[in-house]
Amino acid sequence: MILVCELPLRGAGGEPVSFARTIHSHGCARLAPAELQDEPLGYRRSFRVGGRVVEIAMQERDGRLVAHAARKLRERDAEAIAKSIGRMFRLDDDLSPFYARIAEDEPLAWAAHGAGRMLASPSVFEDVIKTICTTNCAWSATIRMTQALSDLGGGAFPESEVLAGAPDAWYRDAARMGYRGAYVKAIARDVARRTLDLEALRDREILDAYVERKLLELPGIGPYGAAHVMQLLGRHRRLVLDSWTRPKYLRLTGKKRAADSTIRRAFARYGEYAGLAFWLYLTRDWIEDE
DNA sequence: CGTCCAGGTCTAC
DNA sequence: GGTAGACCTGGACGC
Repeated sequence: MILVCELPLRGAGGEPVSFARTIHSHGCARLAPAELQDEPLGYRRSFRVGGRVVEIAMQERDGRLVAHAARKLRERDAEAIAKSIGRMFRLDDDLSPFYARIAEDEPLAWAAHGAGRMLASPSVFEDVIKTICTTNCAWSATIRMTQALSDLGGGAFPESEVLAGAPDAWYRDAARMGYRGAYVKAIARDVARRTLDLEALRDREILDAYVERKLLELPGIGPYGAAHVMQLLGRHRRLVLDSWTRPKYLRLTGKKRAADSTIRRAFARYGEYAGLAFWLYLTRDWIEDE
């Protein structure tokens, strides 16, 4: 294996990043079994660089994230992959204010040293499309759709042009996306035409309200999808409320029922990190060590 | 077999 | 601004 890059596991505020406690459910791991499998030793995912698909293995070593490939890459491609990995682990995000906030917080203090990073996709486009593939269907369907997307892309997530050019029959018969197909194709078409720039939503100068509005304008993206994608953009205020998080919240709290507004109020004290606090609260049992 | 529903959204009132 | 009904798909049920 050839070393591709080595990144310090530190956030933008110098805070530690726990490789093991990175939340690999949203957006990537569970949504792309062929592209990224969670393994005891690390993550594995295919990237497209220079028109080719390269599988990269990511591991933690001495507090650093090391990425390896089967063969040597061009300098330019290795840099592109390093950039993508930085985006996946959100290393440009500063979670130190959040850690300071939860340091003395009984339910979340355990997360104050490196947990809470939400594994994202290399592109916002990919996160948006995959999020649509989680809506109103079972996980098995989501897995099927993302597997088909990966196949279409030759082993990595397809570029917008490819997705925009895929025939309706592919959406119907291969991906079996149902009514979601038209939404996905419309978004891919606009991105390919450059009339829609989803990657621009990474700009930290933009207000949450604007990002949310742009996401809600997308076909197939509603309150759940917008909240989900915003988490992956490092905008952690919104709670992801869906048919998985609601019952999980009830189970953990022992409540019989709770309106969305009640759940939001329960996490309002975390301010701009309310959504992240909610997600950590719900996924604590995913993290094996303490 | 029919019905329900899963990590929702859109449209029409 | 709030709320029914429809919507692709397919796996889990009940009958």
